[in-house]
Amino acid sequence: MRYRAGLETRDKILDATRRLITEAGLESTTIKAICDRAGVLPGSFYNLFDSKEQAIVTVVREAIEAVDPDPQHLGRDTLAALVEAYIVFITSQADLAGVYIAIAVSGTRNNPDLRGRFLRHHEGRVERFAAAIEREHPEMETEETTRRAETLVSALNGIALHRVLDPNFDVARHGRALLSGALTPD
Amino acid sequence: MRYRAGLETRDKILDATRRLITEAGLESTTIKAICDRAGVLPGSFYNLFDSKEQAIVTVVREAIEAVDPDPQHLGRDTLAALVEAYIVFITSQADLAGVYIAIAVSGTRNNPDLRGRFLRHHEGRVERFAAAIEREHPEMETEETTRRAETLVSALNGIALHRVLDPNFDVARHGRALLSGALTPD
DNA sequence: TTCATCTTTGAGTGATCATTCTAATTTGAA
DNA sequence: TTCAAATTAGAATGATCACTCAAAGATGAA
Repeated sequence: MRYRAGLETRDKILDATRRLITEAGLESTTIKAICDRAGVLPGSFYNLFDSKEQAIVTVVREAIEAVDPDPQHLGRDTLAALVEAYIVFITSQADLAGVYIAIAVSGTRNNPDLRGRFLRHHEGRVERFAAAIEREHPEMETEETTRRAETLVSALNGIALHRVLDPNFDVARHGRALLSGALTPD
Repeated sequence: MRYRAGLETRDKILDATRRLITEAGLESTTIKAICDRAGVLPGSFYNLFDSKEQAIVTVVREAIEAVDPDPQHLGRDTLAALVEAYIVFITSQADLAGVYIAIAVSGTRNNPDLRGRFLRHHEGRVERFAAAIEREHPEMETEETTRRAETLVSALNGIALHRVLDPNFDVARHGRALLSGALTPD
C-alpha cells in the first residue's frame, strides 16, 4: 500500500463527522467542527473530499447499510430476528443510529439525494419485514402484511428517535413490546 | 386596540417560521428566509423579537401545546381518545406536527432549553397515557402501565416522523394499529 | 540517495449568517 | 389636525460559513 497517511486522515474525518452528526446534529456539523475534532486542517479535508456534502453522504450511506445486517439471511429471517437486529444496531452502534435518525428528519428536506436514498432503504426494509410476517402467517394477505410491517418499522424508528433524546431509554424492552403487539388481530 | 400593525406582522413572522421549519427544517430557517416569506424586513423582525431563537421557541411552544388538546378531559380520557387526538393533530395541523418532530430530533441537541421543554412534555404525555391504561386495566401494575405508555407514545412519534417524510402515509390506520397492539399480553 | 507524487499547512476568498442602527413612515389618542 | 409613540425600511456590522490555493513537508519506488 502506498501513502497510507491520507487514508488514516480520511478515517479520522469520517469518525469526527459521524460523532458530530449524532451529538450535535446536522446543523452544527461544519467543516471547522469536523476538522477541529479530527485534528486536521480544511486543506486536508478538501484534499480527500470534494465537499462537506460528500463526507456526510458517505457517513449516511454507512449508517443506512448498518441498519440491515446479515443480508445473507434475506428471505429466511424471522420477524423476531429482524427486530432484535435493529435493537442491536441502535444500542451497539449509537453513533450510526444517531446519524440514521438525524438524516431521517433533517437531512431529507433539502437534499433530494438523501431523501431518495432514505425512502428507498425504508421501502426495502418494510418489504423484508413483510416477507417475514408472511412466512410466519401464511394466511395473511399481502396487503395486510405490508401494512403491519409499515407500522412496525415506523414504530421502531420512533423508539430509536427517543433513544437519541434519552440514552437511558430501554430500546430492547420497548422494541420487543412492539414485536408482540405487531401481530395482534385488529 | 392600539397599533395592531405590529401584531399582524408578528403573526406573519410566526406563520412563516412555522412553515419554514416544517418544509425546510431548522437548518434552513434563517432570518432572511423568514423575512422573505413573511414579506417583512429584518428591522421589523428585530422590532418584534429579541432574536431568531425567540421566534423559534415561540413556535415550538405552540407545537408542544397543540399536541395535547382538551386538557379539561385530563383524568377522564380513554386511551383510544388520546390516540385519536394525536392522529387528528398530525393530520390536521401538519405544520405544527412538523415543527414538533423537527424539534424532537434536531432542536434538542444544542439547546438545553428546548431539550428540557420537550422531555418534560413527553413525560407528562406518558403519564396521561399511562393513567388512561390504568383506568381501563385496573389489574395492571403502575410500572407496567407506564412502560406500555412509553412504548405507545414513542411508537406514535415514529408514525408522525414517517408522515413528515411521506405525506401519503396513513397516520390514522397505523396509529390505530399501534393502539390495538398496545394492550396485548406479553 | 534521488525525486516525482502524495499530503498537510494555513492564510485567504466571497457568500451568507444573525444582529444593529438611524432615518422615514404610519398609527391613533387627543 | 397635531404629535408622540409605534412601526418599518434598508444599509451596514462583524462573525462564520463552505471552499480554494500556493508553498512546504512527508512518503516510498527506483
